[in-house]
Order: sequence, then structure tokens, then C-alpha cells
Amino acid sequence: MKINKCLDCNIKSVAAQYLSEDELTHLQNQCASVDFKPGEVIFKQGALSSNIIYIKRGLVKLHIQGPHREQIIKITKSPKYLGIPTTIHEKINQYSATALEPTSVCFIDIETFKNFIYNNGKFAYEIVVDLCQNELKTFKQCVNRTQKQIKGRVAEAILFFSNDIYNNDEFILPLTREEFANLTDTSRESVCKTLNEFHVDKIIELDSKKIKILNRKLLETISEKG
Amino acid sequence: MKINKCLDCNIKSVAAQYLSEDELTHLQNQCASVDFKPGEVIFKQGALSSNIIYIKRGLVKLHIQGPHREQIIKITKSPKYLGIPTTIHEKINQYSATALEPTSVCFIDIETFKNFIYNNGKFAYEIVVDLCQNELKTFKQCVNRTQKQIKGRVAEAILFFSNDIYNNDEFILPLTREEFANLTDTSRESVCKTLNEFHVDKIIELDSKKIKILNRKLLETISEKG
DNA sequence: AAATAAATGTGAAATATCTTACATTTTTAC
DNA sequence: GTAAAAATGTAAGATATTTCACATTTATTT
Repeated sequence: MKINKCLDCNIKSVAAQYLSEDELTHLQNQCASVDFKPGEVIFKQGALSSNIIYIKRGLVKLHIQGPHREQIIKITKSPKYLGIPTTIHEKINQYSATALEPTSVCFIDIETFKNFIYNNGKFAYEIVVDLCQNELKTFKQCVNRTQKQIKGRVAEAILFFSNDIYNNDEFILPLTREEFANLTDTSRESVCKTLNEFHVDKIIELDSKKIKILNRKLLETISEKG
Repeated sequence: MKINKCLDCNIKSVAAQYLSEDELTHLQNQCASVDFKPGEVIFKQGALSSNIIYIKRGLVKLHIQGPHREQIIKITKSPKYLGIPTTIHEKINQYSATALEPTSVCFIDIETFKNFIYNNGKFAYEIVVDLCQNELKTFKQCVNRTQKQIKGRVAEAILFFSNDIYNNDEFILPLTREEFANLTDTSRESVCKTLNEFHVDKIIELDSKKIKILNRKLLETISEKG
């Protein structure tokens, strides 16, 4: 755990770009940078929430323990604030965050963060915008998850990694089949079957965790039609 | 459409309670109060978004047109801001809002609202808190919807109306069976069957739209176990 | 390097839910 | 007040998905 130099940080959030030199100096004293390996828990559902997390580098899953299984509610990469909803106005974390790839995060003191909202309107506005876009994404995701059937949900997840995370037709899936099932709201077995079906139909190339999109058009159609 | 007197308004939002007299005077000139009957659309998915909505009185459903059916993503009663996510930083409404009961709302000019966030830290903070709590609720709801089976989801919806909307064991369901299905992510027929099952099992009393909870404990168990 | 644990693949049976089809009731419009 | 439209109820067959059971591969530990 080392103290980070916020003033010189070149991976600031949009909101933090509106902080003054004085505010950044203050942040520097109330903020710690920590590294996580894949699989390591950043914060845990049920634990006391005390810091806002800022992902500087890496990939993280947010997950909730549901009545029947673990559910991945969101996968998010840097740069991004994490856990604002579960820290502001909540004593206990309502969900967990776990690193999927080597990840560096800043732990920001909640009072410092609150004071920025109180005293810096541009910072506050950017945080509001970020929260709003989160909610819109969550709505859409919820509609997708509940209305599409498995093929559509798996296709959507593949496109998500390709478009939103790796910007590449080819990527290494950062999840086990079990986790992929928790993301697509289905069973491990159904994920295996569906991925292999896509493989047989030459929609994707599949070599354990390596996925390459071969027929993007068709994948998009499957994702949209559900 | 009449101009509302914000200064004298006794159903201000928590955030608006932090507005100064000057700010309220300004709001008064940039804000219009409108009444809606049940079934009337307040704003529509796909239309240009231009105002923040504040529900002064009534009950509203937020709904999205999904790939296969209409989905009710949220039911919310006064006092509450609506459509912040779909108005801030978005040009087009990402979802619709429709009145379920006689409803009065204020249309607040987006620039006025933005300026309050920029210039009034306490107002901004309350908006952030509200958005955070929305996101947490949406997460939980999404987990419930995707993991529970029909009985659990219907039980949950009945408890929602009883606990969160009407604060009463007995209430008139403000939805058709079709809408109830759109809320619980199932078909109209399955809703009918499940409600009648609960009725036969003496968990609820059911007379078309009138519902009375007879066995709350059991209903809660069904809701939790899914 | 061997042994153990974890992850993955695959088919068949079990099950929840949807769809279809139609009867009945309630609401709305003229 | 009657006709038309919308909403509701109910059963049976169709279907998507899960669960179970087990084989196989890959990773981890000693």
C-alpha cells in the first residue's frame, strides 16, 4: 500500500479533472493505491463500506449473492469509479467487487469524496452524469437478461467483451464457464453447450478461453433477436 | 398547465429543501405543474428528453420496450424525481413513464436543474444519494427477477405494493394482469394462475384487482426462497 | 512427477414456463 | 342500452432450460 501522487496522476477520472490543485493535494493525503491479482476481492458484500474505489488499471466484476446463485451484475474496466452507490449513504456493502485481471485501484476516503461533491459543482455534475449512465446501462441489461433466451444472452456477452472491453474480435475470456453462467443468468452446462453450438456453426472460433468472432453480423442478429 | 409556486410548495424533495429563496424563485419561473390521469403518458421512450420530472402526487410506472415485450422496470410514487438518467447527458428518452393513478408532476427545465447541481453542493449531494439508492434497488430487483421463479416474483410484487406503495395489507392493484406480467417478467396467463393459486392456498384474498394479504409470513417465505 | 482438486464437456431425464386456443367477464364507446 | 373492445380465466400441448450423472481435461499442490 503506497501513497499515490494524485497531482501528477495521468489517469484521472473525468470528474477529478475538475479538481483544483488544493483539492488534489488534499486527495493525495486521503487516498491509497492498491494492486489486486485476478480473483482477489476488492470489497465484499456484507462488509462495512468505507471507501470509494477508483479503478486506475484493470478489469473488475461486481457481483451479488442471490437467493439461488451468485450473479455478476456488471463487468467494468478502468478508468471508473466503483462502489459509489454502496458507500454513499450505506453502511454495509450491498455487493462485492473482484478483480478479473491485474488491477490497480485507489481507495478514496468517503468524507473527502463527499466534500468534493459539496464544494465543487463541476465534480458533482460529472459524478451525477456517471451515475445516470450506470442506471441506464443497468436498465438495458436487466431487460436483456430477462427477455432474451440463452443464445441471445451469450451472444450479447461475447459482443460486450469484444466491443466494450477488448476492442478486438479476438480475446481471452477473463471468466470461467461458471462465472460466464453467472453473468448470463444460466447454468454452466448451458453456457458450454451454447458456446460449442456457436463454434460448430462457425460464428466463433473457440479454444477453451480464447474466443474469436468469425461472423459478427450473425452474432449481432442473435443478440438482438434474443 | 399552470405555473406552480415553488416557494410555498410543501411537498418539496429532500434536495429542494436545500434551495435558497433566490433559487426557488428562479425555479418557479422555469417549472410547470401538470396533472395526469391513469394511463396517460408522462414521457415516451424515443422522444426528445428536455425536462426533469418531479412527482408531487401519484404513482408512475417506468417502462422499456424490450426485444419481446414491454417491461416495467420500476414503479415509483411521490415524492420522487423521475427521468434524471434519461435527461442528463441524453438527448432521447431511454424509457417511458406512464401514470398509474391520478398524478401531478412538475416539469423542471434541465438547465435550471443543472445549475442547482453546479452551484448548490447540498442539492447536488442529495441528488447523488437519490441516484445511488436507485441503482442499489435496480441491482436487487434485477437479481430477484432473474433468479426467482414465478411464485417468488409474484409474491415479491404483492409485498412491494403492500409495503412500499400502500402501507397496507389490503390494496387495489393499480395494474392490469398484462401489466402485472410485464412487472414480474412473465406471461399474463402465468400471473392469473399464480394469483389464483395464492388465493386457493389462502395466502391472499383476491377479488379482481383487490388484494388482501392473509398470510404474510408465508408470502415472505415464498418471496425469499423464490 | 504424481496426486489431488478444479474446471470443462456432453447426453438424457425432469421441470418450469410459454404458447395456443377458447370461454367468460368487464369496460368503453356509440 | 346495446355493441364492440378490452381484460380475464383456464386447460392442454409445446418448448426452453435445468438438473443430474458421469467422462475428460486442465490446473494446483506436495
